[in-house]
Amino acid sequence: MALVLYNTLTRRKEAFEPLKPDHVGMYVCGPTVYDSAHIGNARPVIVFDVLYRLLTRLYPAVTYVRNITDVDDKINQRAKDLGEPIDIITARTTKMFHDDIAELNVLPPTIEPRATAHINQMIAMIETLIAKGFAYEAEGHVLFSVPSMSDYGSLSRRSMDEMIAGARVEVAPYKKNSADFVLWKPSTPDLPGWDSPWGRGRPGWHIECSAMSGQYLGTTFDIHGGGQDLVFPHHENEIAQSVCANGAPFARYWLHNGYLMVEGEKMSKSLGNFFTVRELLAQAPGEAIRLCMLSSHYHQPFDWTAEGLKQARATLDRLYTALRSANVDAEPGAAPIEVMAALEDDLNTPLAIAHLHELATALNKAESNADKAKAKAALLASGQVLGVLQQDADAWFKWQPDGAAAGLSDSEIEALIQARTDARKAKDFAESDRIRKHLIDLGIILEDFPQGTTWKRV
RNA sequence: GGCCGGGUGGCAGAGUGGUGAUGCAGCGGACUGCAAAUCCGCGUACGUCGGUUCAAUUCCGGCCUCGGCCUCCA
Repeated sequence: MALVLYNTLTRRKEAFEPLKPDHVGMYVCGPTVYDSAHIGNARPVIVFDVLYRLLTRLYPAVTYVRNITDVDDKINQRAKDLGEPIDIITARTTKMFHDDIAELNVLPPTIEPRATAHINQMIAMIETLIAKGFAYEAEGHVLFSVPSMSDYGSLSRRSMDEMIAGARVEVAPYKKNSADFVLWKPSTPDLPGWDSPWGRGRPGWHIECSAMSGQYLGTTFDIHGGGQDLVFPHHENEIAQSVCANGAPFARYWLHNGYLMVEGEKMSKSLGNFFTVRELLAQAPGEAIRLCMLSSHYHQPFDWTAEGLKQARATLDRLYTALRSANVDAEPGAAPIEVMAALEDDLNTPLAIAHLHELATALNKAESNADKAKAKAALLASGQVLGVLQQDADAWFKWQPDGAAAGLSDSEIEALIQARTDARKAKDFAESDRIRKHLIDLGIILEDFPQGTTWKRV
């Protein structure tokens, strides 16, 4: 089995062959740090985290770059609205982002470059583009000249005519062509700015990714990922900048995750159907949010629903139940072939999850300790590739939201269970059922096993 | 208008030119003091109309329908 990926460039699945057979390079567009991460931001972070985990199992070395965009007009606006310094906002939002996605079991990328630390590289790239005739200066701006690139639009499959016809905004007077886009723009004294050959200014939106991917992965690299909404204009423009500046191909495989909907409707602030990761973490464990996201194929639109989240929790309940019931030690080794095969087929996470269920059934049916250990190891290893099932099962079942209107403490629950066990031994089933009913009313479900009684919060 | 994706059983959601997805829900059974969990069994699913084929949910075409993008957006 070999890795196959759907490449937006060719609109088909292709066998993945890295430039260097022993070292894969991947770049994924990270967040603009002006506001809390929402589930739409979380999807690519989770999806490409799975791809990263998969790649590290298939290749000796993987460099995964995910940037932080900390210079942007949305950030400037936020600073103005809040009356706070920009660096305070970006530092705080970055910290929140890291905290949130850690709850989602997302591994840190190899390198997480910040845009503001790479202004010099951006300026150098812009100078090259001007020198090569792909960009021009106008009224303190530097613009990329779209007509100067013959095959502009190849990723999003748009022609120049379409883009001109489709222009919805007023074209800035300094643009030679309405499709031209900004590489550098002037800053007023109240805005962040850096000295440049074109005066004090700040970079346009797209140039940072070209500059940083080039620095850390080289001019031509393997995989570039992001949300489908970035295909045009962001990724199209990244390609234009990098290809024209470097005179070399840019990313070889382009991967895009589908859009996120909420309860069947497009997620948007005006509809109010907008969840931040933090809000969801108050409702469900991060692991359930993660599994929920992975329960449909990354390329499909994903409909986020309360029911879906509930099902993801139920799935993890089932899997952790199997792990908890198997009283054997097991060290996860390599993930089973069928799970790897599913993931290697363009990251078919729903199929991989189906295999998780089959592994759990096998574990539940295993009788000898050897069989149990084997099945448990397979399930744990599979969970590892997907980034789930890595915590202690008891911890999973005891989860409750932070600052939950504190119900019974763990020790109070265990005391009641002991009382019930004593009643059962005395055949006082009226009393034991009364205790069980009492706990159910408090959201605690008991399960009796030969080895003893376990409990879980619902 | 241009360009993209979709329409699978009650629900979610893979996949395939010809027997099984998987899970949840439901029904029956085993187990249990009773439950829960677990195991076993149970479902005339592939928008529509045509075409190709020995055979189509799967390939091709028309139609209906849903959603997205077209320089704010993961």
